Parts: sequence; C-alpha cells; structure tokens
Amino acid sequence: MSTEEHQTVPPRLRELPSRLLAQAATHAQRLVAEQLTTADARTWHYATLVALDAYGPASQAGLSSRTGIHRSDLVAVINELAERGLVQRAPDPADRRRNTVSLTTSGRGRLRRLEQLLDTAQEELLSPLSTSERTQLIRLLGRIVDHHATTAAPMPQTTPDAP
Amino acid sequence: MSTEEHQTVPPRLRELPSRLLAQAATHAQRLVAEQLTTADARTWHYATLVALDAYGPASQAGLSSRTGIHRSDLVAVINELAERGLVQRAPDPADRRRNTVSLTTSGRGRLRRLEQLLDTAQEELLSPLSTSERTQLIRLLGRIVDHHATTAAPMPQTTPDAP
DNA sequence: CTAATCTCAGCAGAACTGAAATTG
DNA sequence: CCAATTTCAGTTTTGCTGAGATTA
Repeated sequence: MSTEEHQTVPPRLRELPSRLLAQAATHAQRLVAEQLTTADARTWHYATLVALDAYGPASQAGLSSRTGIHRSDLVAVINELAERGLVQRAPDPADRRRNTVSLTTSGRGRLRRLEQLLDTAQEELLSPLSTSERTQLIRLLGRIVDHHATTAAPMPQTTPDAP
Repeated sequence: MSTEEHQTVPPRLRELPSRLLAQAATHAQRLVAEQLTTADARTWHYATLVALDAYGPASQAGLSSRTGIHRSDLVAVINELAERGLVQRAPDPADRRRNTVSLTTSGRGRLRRLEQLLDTAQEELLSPLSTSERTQLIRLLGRIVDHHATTAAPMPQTTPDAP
C-alpha cells in the first residue's frame, strides 16, 4: 500500500479499517527498519534473537514457530546472524537432522542494543497517542490478531491432532 | 509477515505494536481480498470507483492522489476497469496530455456491490470488538496515520507549495 | 515406509524507479 | 527550454511453494 496521501481522499476510503491498518503498518515497518538499519539489522534478526534469549537454544523449526519466520527464510536469517557472530549454529547430537542455534555473548549484547532501537521506533510510531491510548490500541489489536490466528488457523506444519 | 503462529511466541515480540499492526493488516488484507475476489475485483478497483463516485471524473494523476495508487500502477487498474465496462477513459479535450476517467452506469452499480463486500470484510475483521471499541480503534489508527502522513511527508509528485 | 528437518531455487504480488513520448 | 501526464519496462522486497537430501 502506498504510504503517501497529499490530497483529498474520499472519507469512505480514509476511514476504512482495513486501509487504516495497512497504512499504519506501513509506517510502522518503515520506522522500525530505519532504526534497525543503523545497527545493520533487520526485523527478523531481532525476532530471532528475542526468541533465543527468551527460551534458550532451539532448532530452526522451533525458531520458526516462535518467531513466525517461514522455515525457508530462517536459513538466510541464521546465516546472517552467524556471520556477525551473534548466534552459533551446531548440529544437534541427539537428532542429527537438526541444527541447534544458540545465542552468543555478543548476540546477547546486540539484542540489548536492538531493544533500544525498537523502543525508539515504537515511541515514534505511537507518539500522537497518550499512554492509556497506547495500551488500549495494543489491547484491541491483540484481540483482533488472536481471533484471526485461532479462528482462521490453517494447517500447521504437522497436523497437530490427526492421529 | 507470516500470519500463522501455532506455538509460544515471546511476549516481548507478541505485544510489539509494530508487529501487531503488521499481523492485523495481513489478516485485513486477506479478508478483503477474499471478498473482492468473489466479484472479480481487487482493492485498487474499489478505491478507484469510490474516488470517481465521490468527486466525479478525474485525470489519472488526480485519481492517483485521491486513492494513493502509484501513477505507474493506475494504468493497469484503469485498463482492468475499462475492460469490465465500469469506467470510461477518454482524452481530455482541454489538456491533451490527460485522460478523463469517468464512472459508467454499470460502474456505479458495481461500486454498490463492492461496498457490500467491503462491509462484510470489515465486519469479519472487527468481529471480536464491540461497536465502541471499533470506533475507538478507527480513531486511534486515524491519529497515527494522520500524524505520520503530515509529519514524515516526503515530496509529492508536484511540489505543492514551491513557486 | 512415513515423517521431520534443513536447504535451495524459484514464484507471485505489491510498491516503487526511471525513462520515453506527448503535450502544455 | 522546462514541467506535467501517461505509459512501459524493470527492480526490489516479502512471503511463500516445492522439491531434494539427510536422518529418525
């Protein structure tokens, strides 16, 4: 979606929730990318580091479901993080199909830096809102996302209930 | 952004406003596209028809700023709408660089149909929210979008104030 | 044999860039 | 000569599909 509007836009269009979401998301993505670029990082890098920090070493499949990064794209993300010395990728001795990905010390440090940059971006994004409006917005968005994640949930990688 | 999450996602990630926006926007886009596809239409078709209905015939440049569709992409959109007999494209006699695009009768009828489909999609999207929560969400998103549209406003096609 | 994991190669949609052709 | 409009060709970015190789 185009992010710019310098002219009269029909109100019906301007107030369409799906369009407002698309535009707000575009601005958010831009602000986040601008911040992360200053540290030579991208959003997926941040998501991966957070997941590793929160739950410890994991296989790439595990990281995929914890971050929402597609299994196919994780390869490149881990490559980039490993190049920078932020994570370590080692074969899992218990199951040799898997790689165990773990956070290095400098990865943990980098995560703290990215947290700061992310905070800056969120602050810029939400700057027109008061504190209570921000929490309200987060609550409402969370309800929408939860509803459509659990409702329209398509097949997981491995059908979770079928025998 | 991946739209699926079947596992534990770190709370820090789950509650990140920029991520919530991205996911909500993805769901919104999917729901809207699903509806519009049943009438062989896409979001840009709807936006264009709305703008023509609201402000009357316009050049493609005018439609670009009223809908947010990139000038380059409007060509294809108008082609598709004209193929379906929903708009008419005719050279502007007053300024022969321009095409005047206008809504046909059947275009007006199609717009009413697309309005219904859009309403359905918005209803699905916002179904977990009460009426007052919906208006609250729209208000908050509108504030964010307005702020970043007027604040970070990059150059329009034609600089609007420079002499 | 079936299924999970990692990897790669490539597709599809969306938004944008740059430039040519025409006209003001 | 400069600017605006329409159009086209191509790039970039993103999430995805599909398949091969390896191991459980």
